[in-house]
Amino acid sequence: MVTSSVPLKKSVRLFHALSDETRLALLERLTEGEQCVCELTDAMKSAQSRLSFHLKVLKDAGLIRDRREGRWIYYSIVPDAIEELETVVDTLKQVAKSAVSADRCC
Amino acid sequence: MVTSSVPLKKSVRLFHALSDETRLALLERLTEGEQCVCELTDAMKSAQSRLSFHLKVLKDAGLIRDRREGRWIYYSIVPDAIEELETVVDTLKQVAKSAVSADRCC
DNA sequence: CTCTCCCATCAACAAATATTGATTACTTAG
DNA sequence: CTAAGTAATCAATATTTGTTGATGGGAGAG
Repeated sequence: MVTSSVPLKKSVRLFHALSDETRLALLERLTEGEQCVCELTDAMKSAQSRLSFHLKVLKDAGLIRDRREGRWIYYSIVPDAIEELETVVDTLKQVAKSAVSADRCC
Repeated sequence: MVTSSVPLKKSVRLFHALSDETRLALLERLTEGEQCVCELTDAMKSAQSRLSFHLKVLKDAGLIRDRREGRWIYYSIVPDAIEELETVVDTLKQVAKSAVSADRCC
C-alpha cells in the first residue's frame, strides 16, 4: 500500500486538509504558538465563521487541537500529526524509488 | 512561510492531487512501474475517461509523467516530485517544532 | 439574572470537483 | 484507403467544498 502504516482514508484526509491556501496559512500562523480564533481572525482579516470552518477541517484531520480557556478557544499544532504525514510521504518515496520501468502493457 | 522553498500554490496543488483515494491508488499501481491507461483501467475496474481525468490531475501536479509508445500512453511516477513533497513536509515539520505555547490572546 | 464576548453551527447559496457517456484525435493493421 | 484500438476531451450532470450572514450556546462581567 502507498500509505502502509497510515490508513488510506486518513492519508486522504490529511492531504485534503493541507490542500487549501487558507488552511496552510492557518498552520503557518500557529507556528507562532497557540492562538485563539479572534487572534487568527484579526491576523487573517477573514470572517470568523469561515476560519471556524477551516479550523474544523484541520482539527478533523488531526493536524491541530483546541483547548478552551475561559471564553477563548486556543488552537495549536499537533506535532504527532506532522510525524504521521512524514510517514505517509516517506512511504510514497520508498515506493517511488522501487518504481522501475517495465514495458508489459496490453 | 510554511512552504518555504516550494511555492504555496504548488504545495496546494501537490496536496490536492494526493487528497483522493483513486489517485493514491493510481500512484500505488504505478509503483509497479510504468503502465498504460488500459492496464490501469483493467486493474482498477474503472471507466477510462474517469482515470484519464485523475491521471491528468496527477500529471498537472507534476507527480507523474506520460510517454507515448505506439497507440499506448505509459504513465510513470516522477521521483523528483516526491522529493519536492518531502521538502514541503519537512518544512512543515520544522515549523511545527518551533510552535511553542504562548498565551497572549485577545 | 442580564448583557456582552467568543466561537461553533446552521441554512442558503456559490463555486469547484468528479462522474458518465459520447465524441474526437491519433496510431497501427490490413 | 478503411477499420479497429487506445486514450484525451467535451458536455451534461451530480456531488463535494467553501462562503456568507444569522442564530445559538457557553463563559465571564456587573
